[in-house]
Amino acid sequence: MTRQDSAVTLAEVARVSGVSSATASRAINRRPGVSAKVRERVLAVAESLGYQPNSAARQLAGGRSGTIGFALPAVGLEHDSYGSLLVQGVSSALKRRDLTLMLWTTGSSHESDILEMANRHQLDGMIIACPTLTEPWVVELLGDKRPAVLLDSVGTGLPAHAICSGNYAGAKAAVNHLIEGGRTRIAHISGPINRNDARDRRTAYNDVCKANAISTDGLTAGGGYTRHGGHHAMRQLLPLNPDAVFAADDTMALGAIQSIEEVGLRVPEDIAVVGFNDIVEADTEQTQLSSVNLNRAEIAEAGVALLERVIEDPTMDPLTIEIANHLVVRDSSRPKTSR
Amino acid sequence: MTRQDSAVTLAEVARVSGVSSATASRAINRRPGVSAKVRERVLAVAESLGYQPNSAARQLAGGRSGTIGFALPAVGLEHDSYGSLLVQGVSSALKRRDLTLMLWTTGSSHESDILEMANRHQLDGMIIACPTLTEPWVVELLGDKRPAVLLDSVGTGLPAHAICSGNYAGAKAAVNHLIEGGRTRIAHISGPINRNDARDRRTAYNDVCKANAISTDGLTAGGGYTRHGGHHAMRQLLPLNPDAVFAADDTMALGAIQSIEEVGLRVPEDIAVVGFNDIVEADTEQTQLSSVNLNRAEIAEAGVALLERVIEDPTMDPLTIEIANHLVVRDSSRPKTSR
DNA sequence: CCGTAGTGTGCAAGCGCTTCCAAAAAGCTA
DNA sequence: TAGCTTTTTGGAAGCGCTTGCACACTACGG
Repeated sequence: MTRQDSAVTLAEVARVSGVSSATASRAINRRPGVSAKVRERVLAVAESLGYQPNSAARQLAGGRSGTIGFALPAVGLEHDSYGSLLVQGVSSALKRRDLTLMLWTTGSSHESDILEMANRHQLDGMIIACPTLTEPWVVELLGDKRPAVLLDSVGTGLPAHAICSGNYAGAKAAVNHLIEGGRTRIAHISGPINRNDARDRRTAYNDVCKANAISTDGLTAGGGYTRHGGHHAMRQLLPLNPDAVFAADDTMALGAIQSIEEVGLRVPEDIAVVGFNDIVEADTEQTQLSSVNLNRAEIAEAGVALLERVIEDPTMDPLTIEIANHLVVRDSSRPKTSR
Repeated sequence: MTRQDSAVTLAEVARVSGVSSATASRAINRRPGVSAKVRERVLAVAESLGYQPNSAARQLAGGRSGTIGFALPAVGLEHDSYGSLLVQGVSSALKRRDLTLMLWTTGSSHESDILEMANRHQLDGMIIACPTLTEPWVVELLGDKRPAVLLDSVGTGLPAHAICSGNYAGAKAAVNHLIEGGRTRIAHISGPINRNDARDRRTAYNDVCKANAISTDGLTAGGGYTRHGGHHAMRQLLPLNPDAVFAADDTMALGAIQSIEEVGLRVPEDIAVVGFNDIVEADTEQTQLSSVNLNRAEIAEAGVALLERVIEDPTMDPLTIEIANHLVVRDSSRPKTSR
């Protein structure tokens, strides 16, 4: 409760410890060249004095800011949980590393400010989540010398470090699962097609169907990643008599299920449904929706970890890491034959 | 594309402009004591050189960081759009003022780090969104001398600056509207009752009913702010024959509607429904849900504006600003008599 | 034409920290 | 124990900016 005036400086700690501030600095930053005994003492003093390094001074002198920027489209925060979980994941991944998060939402025009800000604050690195295809500001940001990692934005064609969430692989698994369940007429409800994830999932759907000689003609409808979009898309698809649907997103899948049941058909007996994202609502008493579980927390963690490596060695060759996801099979995609 | 090395310093600008760095600093910060002519010249030079003030140096010398912290429970980011819209709003409100956002999600244990961080980074102020009742870290943060504004967290009982979103007033309007529509047996589906907003809405419901001599006995059920929670709650309430439901949240309201329709009743003919938040899905072809529109963007903007005032004058008396919201009447609460 | 306000400007002292460099201490080997 | 290397420490120079203070200059009224 007693809050010291935060005015405890390194010099203070050094004085009390009976060493120079140079030594104190080294001790506190756990740099080599300090005897263990002295280090212990300094650390103890710092602790007892409630010393808080002044990050501005540290940055000014040292060059690194201990802060990383996170650019995220504002839309991502409106949409169900796309960005939210990412923000949360990145936030805690950074906290764990004692780094600080500076957040910018993009989409409200002037994103070039971001680069300006990154310079102003000498950010150690940037994490960029841009689900839509290559935007000018992303290109600009990547062109900058500042270490950067793309999250879930593969397909930019740029030589950048990236974490991708296996949209293609996950969708492939989902569709394969439907086929293995004996389904032969598989429809797809796709997301906004200017988004990388939506695009990848659709591509996977097409590829798998083609590989299995299953027609996809006219069996795709857009659902815009919303429940009602899914509902509407399904209504369009129903006349084509699909026996399965792969929705690019759980929200749409739930809408689709509603649509299916409204016309008196049953899930999964008549139509099997698989979604994507494995949101909370996918697993409830009323609905048991099969879905591809995407671990956003893990993606965020991997992104931060990768960024750390890039900061360490900025000359590193562009690296793309794919985070494995897994299909969670629930009742909505029970095989046709079984039971 | 040509990115200068960001190494343009104030001294550089001063040299080129033919003035001292003191004058350059004053000119750039638009401080008094610089002739208009010189100021113009300096600004022009700064512009042409692409000068970016180094925020660390500025902070170290000047004291203020130009950065404000935003503490937000991680749960808020999972839940539909509670925190997301707030983050977005705060983010752009700050951007507009050329301030920077430092974000911390809380809930992942050690929140006392926040205070530590606030000191480390010498944040100019804090915005705190904590929908649950007084948490220790919030109290600690408010006890600190740093300017702080509470968002949507009224009820802490602490003498703090706060923006509140009129949960009580909005809920009151909603219930009154139902009564005016001729409803006499009004149920309530409440949110997590450890949350301020949920609590306020429930209180308003009780108060209005009491004021109108309408019974509330057993007519309240918790829905946890989820669709299925709402569905489940409604199922419990149906045997009590309500002719209206006020749900503390649209998501729950949608679940409730589903529940109502499942047993063959109709909205609004048999049961009128009003939600809260006015989420996107409230207004679609299939569902026309009456709801209380809560302008998160405005709340965020007001919060930042208030914080700015507090930063200006830290001795200011605790001020609570209520952001007005309004009931959006749609089909789901059409009066009993009409049509 | 001089004294006195004012107004613009520059000097220089930091802000709190890191780090280069040199000096001191300690640990070796012969 | 001398002579060398290695480890530990301190001195001090900044990092880029703001700001208190002194100084120069202009503009007055007397």
